[in-house]
Amino acid sequence: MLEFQILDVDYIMLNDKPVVRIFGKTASGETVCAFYEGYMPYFYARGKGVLDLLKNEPLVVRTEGVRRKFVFDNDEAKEVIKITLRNPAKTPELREKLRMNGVKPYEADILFKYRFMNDVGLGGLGWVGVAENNISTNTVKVRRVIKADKLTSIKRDEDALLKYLALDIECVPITPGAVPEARKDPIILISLVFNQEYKGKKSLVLSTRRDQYVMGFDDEKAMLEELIKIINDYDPDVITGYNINSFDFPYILERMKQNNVRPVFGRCNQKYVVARKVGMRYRVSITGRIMVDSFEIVKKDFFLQRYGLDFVAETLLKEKKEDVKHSEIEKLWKGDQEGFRKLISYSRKDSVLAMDLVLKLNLVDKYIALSKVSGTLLQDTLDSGETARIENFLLREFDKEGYVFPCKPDGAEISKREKERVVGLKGGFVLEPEKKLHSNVAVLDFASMYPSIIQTFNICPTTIVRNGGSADVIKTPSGARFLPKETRKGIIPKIVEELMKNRRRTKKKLERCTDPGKRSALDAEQWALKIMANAFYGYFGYSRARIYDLDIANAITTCGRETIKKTANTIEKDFGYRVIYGDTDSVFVKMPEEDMKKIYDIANDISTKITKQLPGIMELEFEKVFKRFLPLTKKRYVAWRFIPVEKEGRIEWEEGMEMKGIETVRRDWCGLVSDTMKEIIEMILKKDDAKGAVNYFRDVVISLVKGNIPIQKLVIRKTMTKSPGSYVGVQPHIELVKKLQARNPAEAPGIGDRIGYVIVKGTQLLSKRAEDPVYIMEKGLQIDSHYYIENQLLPPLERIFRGLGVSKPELLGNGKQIGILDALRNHRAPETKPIKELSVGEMNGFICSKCNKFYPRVPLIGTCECGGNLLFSSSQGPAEWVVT
DNA sequence: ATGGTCCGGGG
DNA sequence: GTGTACGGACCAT
Repeated sequence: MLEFQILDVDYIMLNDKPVVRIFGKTASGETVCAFYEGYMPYFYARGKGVLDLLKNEPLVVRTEGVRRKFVFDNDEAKEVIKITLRNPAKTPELREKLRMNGVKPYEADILFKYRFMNDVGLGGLGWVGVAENNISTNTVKVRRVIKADKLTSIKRDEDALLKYLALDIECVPITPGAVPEARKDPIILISLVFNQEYKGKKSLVLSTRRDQYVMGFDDEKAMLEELIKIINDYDPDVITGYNINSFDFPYILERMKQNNVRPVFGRCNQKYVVARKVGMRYRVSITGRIMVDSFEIVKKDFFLQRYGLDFVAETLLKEKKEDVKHSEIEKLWKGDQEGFRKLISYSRKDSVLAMDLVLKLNLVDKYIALSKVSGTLLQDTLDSGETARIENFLLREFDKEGYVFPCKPDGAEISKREKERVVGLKGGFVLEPEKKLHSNVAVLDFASMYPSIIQTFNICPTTIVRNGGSADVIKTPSGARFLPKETRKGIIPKIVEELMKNRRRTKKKLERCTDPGKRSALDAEQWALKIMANAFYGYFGYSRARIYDLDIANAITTCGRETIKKTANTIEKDFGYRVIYGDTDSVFVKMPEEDMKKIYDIANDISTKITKQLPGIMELEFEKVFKRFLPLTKKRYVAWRFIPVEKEGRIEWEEGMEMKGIETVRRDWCGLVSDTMKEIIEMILKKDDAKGAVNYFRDVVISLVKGNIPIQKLVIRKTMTKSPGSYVGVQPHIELVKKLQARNPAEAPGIGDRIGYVIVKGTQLLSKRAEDPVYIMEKGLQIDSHYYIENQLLPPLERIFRGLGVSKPELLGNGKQIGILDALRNHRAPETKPIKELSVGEMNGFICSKCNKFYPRVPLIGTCECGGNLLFSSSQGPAEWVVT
């Protein structure tokens, strides 16, 4: 018996019959492909004259009457026709023909590979056992090809060791200065990085220019052919890169087409690698391998200001990227050897970073876990959303219970649902918060509220009672009624229960596990189980769902609304505490105590007692304490948070800041805004010093007006996506590029470059006053402090201060006394001082400009105790700013 | 408020 | 491949 883990599944037609192929890897790292013959595509149909319609249909192998249940049909099995056909690809044709004739098809849009996997009991990244019946074929590129008569699903937790390849290309336009187009502009450089050494190498760079550091080629065609050879030879399971799905691979494939190179580098020798355009993006599929785009995952899993590789590598990996602007590539390529070598190392580094992102941050772990829970193939888990996972999962469960699964809704149905949803779907209950700064707030919340509700009230499309008055039903507050589980347990509640049970088990395992690699996988697993359990509620209210039902979606949310209202009420009436805020599944309770231990006891007492009164498995838990809590509006607040963690029987508190619905980082804000916001929020919350926060804000304003803020903190970045001439409106970064072109055409930014600009003082239109930071320093220009105050700092900060009851005039010191802005109006900012450059390495702390007190780190208040501004300090004394 | 358009990442 | 699948910010009616 040979056991392997499933990486990919597809099928081919052989002698007019489908053959399913399961690609995978053994624990020892051997590649395997199992061929399975004799499995035929089928679906179901119900309606008048089905059999007559199919009588002389050549696509059909056979029809048979079977008894199946229907999702909203109260468990009553009815006759339905099971249609088996010859070719999976012909299913849509037959399906539409039936629809035209008023026949309703079921399960007629399930991908053949998933139909097969679900019937046989296999799933993405699951393990499978086959008898070692080796055959020989040159159609697939794997170590062992097996003809499988029987496939046995095996329960096994570990993962086969995967081989990774990271890739990055560089290309240069034929027309100088243009943006490269795959149709005509060649690839000049390809860098490859291997996680397992390839011919003794960790990386490799191919190029059509010769150099001792690259593998050189006479032309692009020869280079592309070698690329294919290397991929096939190294044989990676995963191919990664930064934005490879939307850039590198579509580009490579187009170049191969132009050069008449056949793109065959998957594990099937007959199938070309293709990039399908889907919406504005591309999706690349390579048989037997998995494409992992580290850019797409980082964008989904991390919230960052920007997603350029340079920024991402620096924030996530603390690694620097080679500094080469897009518009420079052409010059380096055509220039001297030194420049070319810079290009080589730039490209190599990009691949290294793409690989590091995936491996050091365990980017794939979550998706592996989701695949295992839902059964979807890893590639599909990476490419598609929640719906695909849920539906694949549900199809299996409903099939097992003897139900037929509905087809996807058509366009008309979707838009009908979208309209009714707007008015018909109720969300969670949100209490209007008392808008002021609160202290000592205990946050209690319901553990997995919606999954608990589904189980408690047995909410399911298979248990909903629509009409007729069975006396024995569960009534939910929305009016929807469900059979009690004693009568019949619903499929969804059963699934949710199973998922939650598994999650508890996994969390226990995680507690005991010390191996860091396994911990990461276990943590991903418990996360995936939670995600899946929580996804059902949203699914029934999603307009593209196969099982869509607003009554069910509303039954769930209404139960939640009632529960939270009742809970808040009980806490106020029976326990005598004030509930100052609540949202969907949480209540925020004002504590009459300062002492954390006492708060802990009170909050736990409340939650235990309320849990006892709650129906079913609903459970209220004490989650955390907000030492300070500042609500701005519904769903938006900042808080200083303490989470209790039990350690050896003692309670320790994990301290941190929490912000909900507050943008602290935004692409079009400069660094000063996020810095100031962070500082001010901390002063308000941690020091309870609203006055100090106002003063701090005023200090920033004054520094700004005096020209004391480092220019780097004022830089706003935007990308030039097309030539400056083709912009219709005036935009700051484009106006700056025009100026830079006039000053020095050779050094000016090109299309695709990110342009950092600062707004300077002047009478012209705002956009015309965008200036290059370096130029500002050289010429000693004055920045437009008014712009930075009104358009950058004030909009977000005013919202926060309003929460404290501080109005904008008060903030700026207008009012009785003379406002700071008025006082400064005639103050001429000094010319920017000459720069003293300082590298991070030389910097050893901060020093007060007034009293010379030294600080290794910036104190919380942001200024010296004496109120003086802090400067960077080095062994050579204080410096204006740090150049990194 | 609601709806269409632009843009991101990559070179 | 029995599939159609951004999403947020910004601007204009």
